[in-house]
Amino acid sequence: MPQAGRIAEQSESAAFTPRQGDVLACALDLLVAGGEKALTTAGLARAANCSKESLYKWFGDRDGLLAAVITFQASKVRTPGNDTQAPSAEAYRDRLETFAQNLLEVLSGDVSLALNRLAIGQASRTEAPLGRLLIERGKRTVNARGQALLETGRRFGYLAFDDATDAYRTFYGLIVRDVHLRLMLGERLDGADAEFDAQARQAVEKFYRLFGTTRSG
Amino acid sequence: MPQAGRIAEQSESAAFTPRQGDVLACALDLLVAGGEKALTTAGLARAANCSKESLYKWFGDRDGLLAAVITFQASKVRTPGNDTQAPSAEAYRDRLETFAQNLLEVLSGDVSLALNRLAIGQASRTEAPLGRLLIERGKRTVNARGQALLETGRRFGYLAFDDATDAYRTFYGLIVRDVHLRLMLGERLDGADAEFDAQARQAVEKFYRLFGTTRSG
DNA sequence: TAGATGCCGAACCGTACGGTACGGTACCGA
DNA sequence: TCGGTACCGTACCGTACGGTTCGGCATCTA
Repeated sequence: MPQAGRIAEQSESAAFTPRQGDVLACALDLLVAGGEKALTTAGLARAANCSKESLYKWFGDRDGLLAAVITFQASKVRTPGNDTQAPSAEAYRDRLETFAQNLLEVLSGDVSLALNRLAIGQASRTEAPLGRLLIERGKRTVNARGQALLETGRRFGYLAFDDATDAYRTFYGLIVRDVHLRLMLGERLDGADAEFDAQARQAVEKFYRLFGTTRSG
Repeated sequence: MPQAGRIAEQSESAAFTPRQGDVLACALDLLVAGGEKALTTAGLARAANCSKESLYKWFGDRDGLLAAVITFQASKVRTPGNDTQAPSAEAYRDRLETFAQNLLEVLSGDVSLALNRLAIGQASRTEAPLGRLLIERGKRTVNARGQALLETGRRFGYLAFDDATDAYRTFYGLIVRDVHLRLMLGERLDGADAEFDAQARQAVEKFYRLFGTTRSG
């Protein structure tokens, strides 16, 4: 019944049966291990012990399969609910540092790197529907969460800025710098770059110097 | 005589005949237009009015061709010499803004995007020699130039920092933020994001608040 | 027990591409 | 004038992959 295949449809109702989930997880493994070229229909069928016929029935064609992999992975991330309680200055700063550290951990994860590489590789042609999908499903939610976090800080007087989007972009830049690009190019992190907690602390420190108030301590 | 093909050798002596340069420029066009998949040996031979036999003689195999494209493009960038004259505070700040603007312009250029996409696509497998090459040939020189610029600022008392590399990374983060990634994913810049001069000014402004001295005005 | 459904596995087809071989041509030095 | 070199254009080969088809099996339902 899923049929799917059309990306627009998949972005709305994305329910996969357990069996399909297993296959998609397997596809993700292949993708992580060897990039897009390593994800062939025959290879996936062999690795997942399923038939190519089922792949085409479920996902339509190869592009549909790729889109399904992305939405499948995105469906596994849950965004924590917004909070209304007033955190202390220290607690709030901790929240920022945790967010920063999480961001670094996520971006440096194998799965994230593989999917970003996939979307970027497709971005050259065909108006880049996969890139859109990845932005929509993954990046947007993270950004929204970060932005909400900053707005919480402003509401309680710890931060001062006019445009939350702009402030968040600066925060992002301070945290990520060129680390994401270097990882995508295949570089391995070493030394201080690999210590995400320290990097997160320093990024928050700088961010406070730009947007912190006296109340923020 | 070129023969090449082995990437290691190419990264040392990269002299291309004019004819080879024409062909590589043509390859670059194909790459920009349609991504890696659009750069086929037959297609390049047709577009460049040369024979496949020549391609294989000159570049060894397709990977050698890709590497040659990267080194060819990198050979066209010239890094301005280091200066010893003391610039005024205003002039130095201008230099930083110009650097920032140039960085944004370069990163958003079609050629840069195409080559980065290419290297990232290859980064999944084979220890990513192309990614290394791109970092070595392109990124490194830009970084060195930026870092030298910051050290100039420190020498003349406009900036204060311990680690120049670290300071430069922060500068980079403030300038680029997530713009590069969004471009690579196929997004088009609009509104304020597309005004590189304003973005550059704001980035330098923030950077001065983090690393500027009283002398820097 | 009989038909239907869903799926596996394997064989198959068409095409596109990397890489090679070869005939033909223009130029260059002896 | 002649051999050599470099190159173009094309035809060719092998393979890998996307996509289709089909036979067979297992499970479910009447």
